[in-house]
Amino acid sequence: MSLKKVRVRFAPSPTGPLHIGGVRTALYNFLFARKYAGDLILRIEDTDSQRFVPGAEEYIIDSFKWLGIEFSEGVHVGGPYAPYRQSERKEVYKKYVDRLLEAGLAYIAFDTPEQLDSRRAEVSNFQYDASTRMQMNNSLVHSKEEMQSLIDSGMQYVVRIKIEPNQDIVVRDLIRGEVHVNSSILDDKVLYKSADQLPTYHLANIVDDHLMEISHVIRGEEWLPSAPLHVLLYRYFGWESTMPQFAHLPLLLKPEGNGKLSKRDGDRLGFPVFPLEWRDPKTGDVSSGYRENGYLPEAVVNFLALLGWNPGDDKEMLSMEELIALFSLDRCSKSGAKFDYKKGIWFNHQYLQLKSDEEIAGLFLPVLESKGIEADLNKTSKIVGLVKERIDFIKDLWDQSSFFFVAPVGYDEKTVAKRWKPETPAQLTELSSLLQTITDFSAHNTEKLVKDWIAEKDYHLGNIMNAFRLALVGESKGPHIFDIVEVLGKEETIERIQKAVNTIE
RNA sequence: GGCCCAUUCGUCUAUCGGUUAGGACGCAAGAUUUUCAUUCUUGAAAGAGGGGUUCGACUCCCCUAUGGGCUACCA
Repeated sequence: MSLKKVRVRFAPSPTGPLHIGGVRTALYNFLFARKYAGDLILRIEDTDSQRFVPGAEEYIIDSFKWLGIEFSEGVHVGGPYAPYRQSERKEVYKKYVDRLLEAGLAYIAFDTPEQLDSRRAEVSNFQYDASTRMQMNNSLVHSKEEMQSLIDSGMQYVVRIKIEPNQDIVVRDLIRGEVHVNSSILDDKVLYKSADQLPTYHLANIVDDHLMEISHVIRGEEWLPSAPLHVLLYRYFGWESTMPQFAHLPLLLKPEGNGKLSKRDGDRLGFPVFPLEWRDPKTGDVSSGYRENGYLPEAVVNFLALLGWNPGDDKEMLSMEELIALFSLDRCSKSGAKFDYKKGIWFNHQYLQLKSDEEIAGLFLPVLESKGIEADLNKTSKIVGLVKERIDFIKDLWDQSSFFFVAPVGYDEKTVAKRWKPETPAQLTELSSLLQTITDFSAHNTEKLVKDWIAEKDYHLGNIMNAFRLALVGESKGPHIFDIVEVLGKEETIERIQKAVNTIE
């Protein structure tokens, strides 16, 4: 490995919300940068003016903030290589395109998209390359004078790279080894578009990576097929000796079925594919996000990190710090990973258990408030402590603990049928009188009192306890019953018993 | 169609020529729990197929199959 300082970048296109696959790519870049005390740059590749979506850039920045992925340079933090937005670097690219043109490594082409389309329609497998370019409308077939008059007449044109056929191009990839490609299968890619007077990805990417002194290009596998073109561009510019090293990451696939993970999979199976909720400015469609669905950022990071990489041992719960220390490109897998969103839920459960009762209660309070319930932190923390191990998300808390805050309005029929015996009302009335006699409602105390009473009377333990639970909770669920009694307190407990006796037939 | 990449339990993966092929998610069973969960224990579950190379192949090579990606004046 070269001694060059590690400088990596994440370079999204602001065409919508950031896909979870992109998040993982950014995460790996971040881990790699931190591991080698290098820099991570956020560069916005907005060279497609057609697909630009307002708000997407802010969304991307907010997402990384939430996830704890920090950038040392970028659109939002500045840096010595600014600007970091490609639309603001037009002159830079123009200069380098001209350089290629002057060297005869690129040429001007007048063929319109329509003409190219019809050409593709009539010739199967048509490719704009060495075998066809002399039949097309470009600077290679026109004289200098013809070119001048064509350009003077205002004719639109693109700049295409001129690729020499039948050459072996080698891409050295840190994850995949050497990939050989014959240049004849490459086409003379457009480097500079006529439509918006902007470079294409390929040109802008190479120029910026070079200028920003990027040491490693860590990106998705979808770029592997164009990597040979990129290698060629470095060569054409004479930058081969400082060319970054490539690492193409495997893709994230649908949980079931075939293909790349998409937003629709999330909608269908009920999991988000975006870090944050996103509202499409045009259609108004809302896509759900991990944050709004109650996922903890550290759980998302841990989950994503293990999708395509592993530390080599059985450890799975890994903090960001541990991930940084352990990360390495050569432990990345080569094959695509189906998106195992159930494991993501498991991670969230694990990270939730790590939080204190107070912290979880703090997150739960707003939920309670939205239900019109005012609860103090102390009581809520105590309740959280009783039920937290059974939840995966904060939102599950209500389902597990609503009876602490609201007395049951109905009673589960199945449990009534099973546990409400003819003698139950009398027994529960007796129980309520018994509870009336004490003031210490600690779980320990009430449990001893009630159990002694049951033993003394030789009542059926199961029936009494389950009827008691039914009275307090309304159904057959919840934590240890005397813990519930403690939280509810004397007055509420007795009230609920009497209500059940009066209500259930 | 062409080109490139990949292929170990249902899923994420460990193994870097010699292992009873390990772990986790999910699933099932049992235990605990007077409830529902949790938790714990156990179980089922894998080297795509065919050729080589080798004393020996999940591991290296080739072919086939399958999956994925790319094939735009999108990134």
